[in-house]
Amino acid sequence: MADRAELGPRKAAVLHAVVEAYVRTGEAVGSESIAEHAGLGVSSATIRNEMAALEELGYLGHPHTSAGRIPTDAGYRHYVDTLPARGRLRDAQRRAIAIHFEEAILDLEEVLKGSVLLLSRLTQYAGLAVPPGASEEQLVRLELIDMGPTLMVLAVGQHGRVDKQIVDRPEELGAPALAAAERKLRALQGSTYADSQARLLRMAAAAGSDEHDLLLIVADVLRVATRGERAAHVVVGGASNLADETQAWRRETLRRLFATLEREQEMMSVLQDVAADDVSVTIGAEHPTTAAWEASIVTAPFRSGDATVGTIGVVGPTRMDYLSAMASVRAVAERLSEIATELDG
Amino acid sequence: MADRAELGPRKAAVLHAVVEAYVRTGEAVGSESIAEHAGLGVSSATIRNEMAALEELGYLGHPHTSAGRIPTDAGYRHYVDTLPARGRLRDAQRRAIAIHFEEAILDLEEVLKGSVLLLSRLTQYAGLAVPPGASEEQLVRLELIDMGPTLMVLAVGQHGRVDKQIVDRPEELGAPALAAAERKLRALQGSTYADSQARLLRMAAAAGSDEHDLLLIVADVLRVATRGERAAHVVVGGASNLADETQAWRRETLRRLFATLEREQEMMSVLQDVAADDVSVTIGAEHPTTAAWEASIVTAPFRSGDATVGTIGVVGPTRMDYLSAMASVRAVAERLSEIATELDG
DNA sequence: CCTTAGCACTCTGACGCGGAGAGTGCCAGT
DNA sequence: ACTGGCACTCTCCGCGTCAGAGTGCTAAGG
Repeated sequence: MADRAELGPRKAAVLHAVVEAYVRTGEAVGSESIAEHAGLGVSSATIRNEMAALEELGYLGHPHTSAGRIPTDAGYRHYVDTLPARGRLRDAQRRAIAIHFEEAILDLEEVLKGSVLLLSRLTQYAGLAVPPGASEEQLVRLELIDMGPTLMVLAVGQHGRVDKQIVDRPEELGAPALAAAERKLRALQGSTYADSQARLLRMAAAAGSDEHDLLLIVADVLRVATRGERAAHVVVGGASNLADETQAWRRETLRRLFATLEREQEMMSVLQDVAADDVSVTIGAEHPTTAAWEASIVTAPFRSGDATVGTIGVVGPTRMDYLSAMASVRAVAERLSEIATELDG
Repeated sequence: MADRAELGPRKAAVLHAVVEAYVRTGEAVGSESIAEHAGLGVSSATIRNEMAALEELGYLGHPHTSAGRIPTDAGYRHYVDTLPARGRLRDAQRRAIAIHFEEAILDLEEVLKGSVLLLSRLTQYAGLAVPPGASEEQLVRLELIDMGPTLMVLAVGQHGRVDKQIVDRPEELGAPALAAAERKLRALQGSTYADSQARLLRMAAAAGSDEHDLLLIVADVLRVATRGERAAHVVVGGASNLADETQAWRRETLRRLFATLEREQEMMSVLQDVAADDVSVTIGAEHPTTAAWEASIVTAPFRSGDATVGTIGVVGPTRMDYLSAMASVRAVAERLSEIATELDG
């Protein structure tokens, strides 16, 4: 893999033109069309030489001897990394975003679901998001609810998250012990999930054996809410866009793609792998999971204040309109950051 | 559309054989293969005559002049309605079901998600379910939570359902008024969602104007939980099975199918339309929505005691192994009924 | 030394053709 | 009422052909 500094300006321009033409048409692009439309002022023969060099360097591929060129993953990567400008949204897109964020914001979870659908409509790919974990959120309720043979642990966060878990009732736990435990839990209301979890662990260590178990269970519910481990959910929306006729996926690839989107656990780990500070792009084989899909992921974190609280983005074919996808993802992530910051303020 | 009593026993047998062969192979089936394998003791010429008659009656179709026959929706319908016996599960399927329902049952919602996935694995189609509404469930908690500029209405049901909604705080509602309202709500704990809703409406009529609005909002949360209207969620699992290579769907049909599966609202109404007492089958154009998919739905209700509380089933191509799908859906619905009844008892 | 015109070459995709195979529909005979 | 026989009709497959697109190379020119 050649260092991209090696690419002269004309080679870069040719690569750029090939990527854009291929993304637009979906067909292998020949030297003639580049010479005519890219405005480089050189003949197709020169373009051919450049293309051959770009192929040698691994940026372009050849379906067969006498077809045009197609970008490789490395080609897309170079294209994305050297994009001269941030993409601009079309007016209709800008308006759609504005309208979407106009309505009163009550529940971040709901906003996120809506935003994922918005992104899928804006880009015609599938939208996805990882909602915030709870660690720095304040608990406004922490309850143990007696459900007969079982108990429900219920935690409500400051910004509207509700986590519940139903657990087996520890042996011999009578109503008085339950009430006593619940009093202790009420004392945690107002502190953050992370703090509460730590305090619960300390309280458990100091408590009698039946209360001990119970407090550990509650701590575990908070742990799950914090890190989103077991109940880890990734919000997916507009996946049907991926089945669109214009996407070149083979049936089997499409099946795998859908299957993975259904497995939240796996999606979560993919999204964590690709996380970055700003808009980030993962192309085809750059990640083992996306390689199996022949797909790319564009994501951006959204923040509350300075802290990253979640991730939102899209999945689409490697032959993706990266400029527009990145612009859409960036715009939506920015609005989400505003909302998250406001809700936290 | 001919009344199916008109079909003689041999025509029925031929139709039966055609459906089974077509479901198995996916290819149009000719008279010869039926004559050989169906054991009717007549020649292919006779089968041909019967097939021509069945086509005339609308049960079979013809991709082109000299291809074999393919069942129409009406053909499948007759086949399903005259199935002589209930399908038997294969041992592996029986075992998978047994294992799945072995673990301790804590949360019906979780069980339902698991059951949908189980069904999708058993049948290789997509599983789907409508979870129980709450109307006859008892409220164990009904709370108003102060979240600063907003309020959260939180309802917890006897069997572990949790419904929340964040609403704008009515103007001028101070902490004392909130506490007063919450005391009233506590009085509802122990009665059913349906009763509580009715009582709330009466209380609202009697209350002062600021409390009035608040109580109506709470009543509405219960209404939504009861009927599952807005937050209506349909559990879908294993949708990726539908993208399997062996399914003959065109790309566009597949896209529509996925798109509808994402729209919970619409799925809900489809499932309500096809609801029945026992296992029910909706084939292709029998329902406008499934017609657009060229798909069939097999569902069965599950009950708590005598009352139907939810629905579970599968969606697959019209060329579906109905016998096996019906057996799987029936078996899972029965186990769910046991669990629901037990949780209610 | 870089660029370009020219040209031979290669590969795909569309088209048409013909034969094999599958299956039908119908008729006449039992 | 059933069946054997048969002509007929389609599809599917392999084949050869042809046009078109695009390449790679070479030799000439700035």
